[in-house]
Order: sequence, then structure tokens, then C-alpha cells
Amino acid sequence: MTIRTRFAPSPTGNVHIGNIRAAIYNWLFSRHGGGEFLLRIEDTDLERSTPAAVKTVLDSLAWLGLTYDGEPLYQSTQKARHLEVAEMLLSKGAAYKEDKGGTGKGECIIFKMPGKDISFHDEVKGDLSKKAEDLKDFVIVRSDGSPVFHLGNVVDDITMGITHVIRGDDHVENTFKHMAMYEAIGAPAPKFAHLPMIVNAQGKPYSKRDGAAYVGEFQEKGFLPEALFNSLALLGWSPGDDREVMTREEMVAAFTLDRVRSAPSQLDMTKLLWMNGEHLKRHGPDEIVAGCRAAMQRQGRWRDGIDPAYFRAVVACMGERVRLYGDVGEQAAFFFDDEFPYDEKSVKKRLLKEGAIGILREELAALEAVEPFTAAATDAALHALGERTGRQMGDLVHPVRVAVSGTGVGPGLFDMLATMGKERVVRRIRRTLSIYGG
RNA sequence: GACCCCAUCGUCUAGAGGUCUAGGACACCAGGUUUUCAUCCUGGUAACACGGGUUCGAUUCCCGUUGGGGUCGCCA
Repeated sequence: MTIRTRFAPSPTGNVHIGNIRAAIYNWLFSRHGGGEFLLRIEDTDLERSTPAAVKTVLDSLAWLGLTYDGEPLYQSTQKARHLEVAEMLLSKGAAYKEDKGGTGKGECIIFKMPGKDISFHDEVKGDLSKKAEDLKDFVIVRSDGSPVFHLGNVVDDITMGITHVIRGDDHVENTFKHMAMYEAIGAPAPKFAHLPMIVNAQGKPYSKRDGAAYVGEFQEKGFLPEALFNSLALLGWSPGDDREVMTREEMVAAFTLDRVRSAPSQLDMTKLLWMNGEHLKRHGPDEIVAGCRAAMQRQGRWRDGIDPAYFRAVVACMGERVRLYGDVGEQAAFFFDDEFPYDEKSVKKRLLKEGAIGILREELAALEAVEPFTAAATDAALHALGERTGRQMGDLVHPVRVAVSGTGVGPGLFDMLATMGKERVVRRIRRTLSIYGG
């Protein structure tokens, strides 16, 4: 039997990382086994399941490269089938009608638990069982005639021929109900695997207030999809050796359900950032430039006047300091704006220091004479100035750095100067001198 | 509360009775490289929740305790 898994989100406008991790595991598992990965949109809540919400799901899957087979099945189209099964259950005596709780809203259809203990083998948690007295009958069709989650979920999985249901831990209790339904319907039950939750530092389910919790947020921040994919895959699963930074293909090859842990785990942003940097190293300059530009546009920092060649040079100059696409916009904004702000501490430490302004004037003169304005040439010019005046390089480098960037941290000074070009450097040093030169 | 599940460094994990003086990664600390920061290199700190068993021998198996989580809807 070929493996067939599915991802069955209910579109709410956001795709939670716990949810997408389930999708990743389903995808990895089916691809590893040469099977299929299907998509079902559980859009029965018409209020929330707007086209935009559905698009969010589709976009998140596409961004992460979670390709699905065939067309997505929209659960709302299956209502007749669900009700048909409910009627069948009714006629079999496996379900009954009742005005539950005497609401007066009319009768709903309730599934009757078989009155026996139910157990199943979970592919990650092992054998699970529940006593008959702990299992209660439950509604499968509301009094308004609409099918409830349990009914739709089970019927659709049967319709789609799902062989493995890999889902969140919060569904284990449901699985006992679902097992009973498969039996009553007379369909073979799929295998189940329940994934531990992603929790926060307090051990509670990871939510928006713990940081980015939705796929879209990671995308906006400029994370690489393969880095998020890799990190999420490693949250609860490991290949068994010491590999961590892996490609999609490597993960597909190594993925098995028996290597999935059953204990909840925390998402460590710092490690995610590191992971992102590792994956970034595998990208070519063109991709990185494009990614950084897109991030700057999202940040609202991009301006049409920015010269593409200059932008490219800046990204190259930032080099491995870029761990996130958004870093260029946040840490290298001064490259693009001559009116950059000055960091007070750096100014105090480097420019307002005894003699610093005088040094800066000498440096300006020296730099103006450099031609061509390369990193090596500016380096040589300042070295020469240092030797001539008996000053340490540190005393020469820092004032210039602050004068052209406003901050004390950044790429190597000479690379930075060469990237900016003589004209810009001179202009900036003059501006600084006019502000702090007295 | 009832039922179910979980428990190795701060975090993610390896470990499926002796190979464990418990390995790796991130983070952290120290040193080196460097004009700053980052990178990079070297080294270091740091864990089997507790108590009983089983066994010649338990991180590994069993039971209990403690702690944590999940579920108890005409939500999904």
C-alpha cells in the first residue's frame, strides 16, 4: 500500500508553526516513503474561512516548498457525503438522534461509543488505550444539520485514502473517538502519529506572545524558508547522527517516524538565527541581494533612488554579518542615507575625544588624495598618516568609522570606505566635521 | 477533579543494560585572529528530576513520587 498523508488545516488567516511542523512531518514522511502528500482545507467555518485565509495557507506551504499532490480538497464540498455517512451510522444503530441538553434547538445526531475499551498503536507514542467508561458519546451532526469536525475529519480521510495521520498531540483524545468511528463505518483505520507540542519557556503551548508564531512572521523577518523548515523538522526529530544543517533532500532520506520524540520542545530563536545563517552561506550573492532588497521593501526602508550596483556592493560588504535578510535594512541603513543618525556613545568615545577632530581633518585630507579609492589604497593612506604622525591605527580608524556611518560597529572600515566611494566618504566626513568640529 | 501523555547540559538533542569519566549543536565563559562588531580557530563551564525495585551491572527495564503538558464543546 502506498503511503498517503495529508495536511488538513482550517484556514484562520494564520498558520501556526506547530501546525506547519505537522505539515512538514507529513510531507517528509510521504516523500521518504515515495508516497503522496495531500491537502485538505477544512473550511467549514465559513466566518473565518475567507479566500484570504485560504490563500495564507497556500502561500505558507508554497514558501516552505511543501508541495502537495493533486488538487486540494475543500471540506465544505463534502457535506453531503458527511451527512450520508451519518445517516448510515444512524441506520446501523451506531448513532442516535437527541435534543442534547434539551436546548429546544432540535435534534442532533450523536455517535454512540461501542461500550468497550479502545486502543491503538501510535507511531510515536506507542500503545495507547482508554477504558470504555472514560469514553463518551459525542455529536457528529449539529441540530442545524451541519457536520461536526470528527465526522468530516474521519469521512474525508477515508475518502482521500489517507494511510497515515500525523497530527498534533492535542488530537490524541480525539483518536479514540475516531477509531470507534472507523470501526462503525467499516473502514480500515489509518496509522496515527501524534506530535509533541511546541512550547514556550514556561512549558505552555507556543503562542504569538512568545515571539513569532506564524509562518508569515518568519517570512516577513527575512528568514530563509529552508532554515525554518530545517529548524522545525529538528524540533522533535533528529536523523540519529550529529547532522543538523540539512537540505530538504537529506531530511527526506533520513526521516522516519520512530525517530520522532514524544516530549514537547521549545523553539530557540537564537538557534533558528544561527541555522538561518548557515543556510544563507549556501546561497549565491544574487539570491542574497534579492532577499535583502525584498526585506528592506517590507521594512519600508527601500527607496527608489538606491543604485542597484551600490546596493549589491553594500550587501557584499556586510558579508557574513547578514544572518537575516532584514539585517541589511536594520544594520546597514547608514549606507543609503547621508543624513544617518549618530550614535551618542560612539560620538562621545571616538569624536569628542581629545584631538579626535584634528585627526579627522588630517584623515579627510589624506583620503581626498587617494586615487583609485580602493580598500587597499585607503588602508595604505591611513597607515602612512599613522607613521608620519606617530599614531596608532586604532586612533585613526575609529573617528573615520563614526564620521561616515554614525556608529561604532560595522564591516571592516576600508571595505566600507571603498564600498561607499570617495565622494560619499568625503561628503560625510565634512558633514560630521561641520556638526562636531566646533 | 477525572482520564491520558511526558521527563538527559539553560535550549534542541544522541543514547534502545556494560562501549557513559554521558556525545553533538545553539547559547554562555576564556584565549587567539581582527581597527569595531560579526565571522573564524582553540579551550572550558554545564544534564541522566527523586525514591524504590529487577539485574553481576542501570541514563537505558518495572513501580511509585514530584514536576510539566494535553483532553474533558452542537470549536477545530
